[in-house]
Amino acid sequence: MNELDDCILFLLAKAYQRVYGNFKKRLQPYGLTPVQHLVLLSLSLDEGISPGELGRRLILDNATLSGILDRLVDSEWIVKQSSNEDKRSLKLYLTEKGRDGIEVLKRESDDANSRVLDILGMEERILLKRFLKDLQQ
Amino acid sequence: MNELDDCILFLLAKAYQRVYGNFKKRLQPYGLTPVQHLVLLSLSLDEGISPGELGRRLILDNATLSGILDRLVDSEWIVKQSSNEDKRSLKLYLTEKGRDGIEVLKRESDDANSRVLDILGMEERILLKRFLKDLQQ
DNA sequence: TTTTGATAGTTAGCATACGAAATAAAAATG
DNA sequence: CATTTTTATTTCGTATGCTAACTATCAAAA
Repeated sequence: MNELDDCILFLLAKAYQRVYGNFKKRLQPYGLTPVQHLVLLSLSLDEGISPGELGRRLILDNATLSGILDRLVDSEWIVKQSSNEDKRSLKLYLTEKGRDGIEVLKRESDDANSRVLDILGMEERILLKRFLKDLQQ
Repeated sequence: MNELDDCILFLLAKAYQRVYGNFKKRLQPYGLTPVQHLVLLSLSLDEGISPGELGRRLILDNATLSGILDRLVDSEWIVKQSSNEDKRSLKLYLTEKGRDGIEVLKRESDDANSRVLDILGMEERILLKRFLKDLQQ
C-alpha cells in the first residue's frame, strides 16, 4: 500500500486533477477553462451580480476572480458595467455570445459530470457529494 | 439547492482548496508548501530516485516537478546528483536538514490528515478514500 | 464636517499545474 | 558506426489560487 494513498491531500489533489483535465478537454472547443465555465454558469443564474458576490458563491478570492473576469471580458463572454448605486462596485452581464452559448455549455457540463461519475453507483455519488461538502465545511 | 453543488468539479475544487489551506497553514513554520511536503515524504521512502520516477508516483508533470525540486534545493531540503549510469538522469537525496526534519514532518502530516477527516466517521473515511481513488482511475 | 474605518476591486509576487517546444544523452536501427 | 528514435529534464506560455499592498468609495463617528 502506497503511503500517499493515505493522505487525503494527495487523494483530493489527484481526483481534482483528473476531473479538471476531463472538463478542460471538453471545454477547449469553446475556448473556456473549467473555472471560467463555472463562472459563466453561476453568472447566468444571476446577471448583474457583482464580482464580490460571485466570488462568495464560487468561493473564489477577489484577486483570483479579477483575472478570470478580465479574460472572460477579453474573449467577449461577459461585460463589466460600473454600478450607479455604489461606484466601487461592478455589475456583470453575459454578452450575446455568452447568452447564446450558455445552454450548450450547460449540456456539456452535465455530460462531463455524468461521464466522471459513471464509475460510481447512485448511492455512492450521493455519498461522495456529501463527503466533499463536509470537507469544505 | 445551489446548482454548483451538483457539479463534481466544483465540489472537488472546493474540498481540495480547503484541505490544501489547512496543510498550508500547518506547514508554514517549516517553510514548506503542501506539495513540497508530499515530494519530501515520497522522496524519503526512496532516496536516489529520479525526478521522472518521482513525478510518476506523485502524478506530477515533469515540468511542474522541475520547479518544485528547484525550490526544495534552494531551501536546502534536498540535493540533486547527476547519475553515473545514465547521464540524462538525476538522483535526488535528502540533505541533513531533510533527514532531520522528515519525522516531524510525518507527524505533522498525519495530524493534519486526522484533523481534516475527523468530521467523518471511520467507515466514511474508507469510503471517501475509495471514491477518490476511483475518480482518479 | 472631517476623520476614521470598512468595503470593492485591482495589482504584484509567489507556488502550483499543464501542454508544447527545446536540449541533451542514451538506445535502437540500418 | 552513423542516423534515427526514444528518454530525461528544462524552459516557456497560460491559468488558477493565495497573501499583501494599494486606490477609490462609502458610511459612521467624533
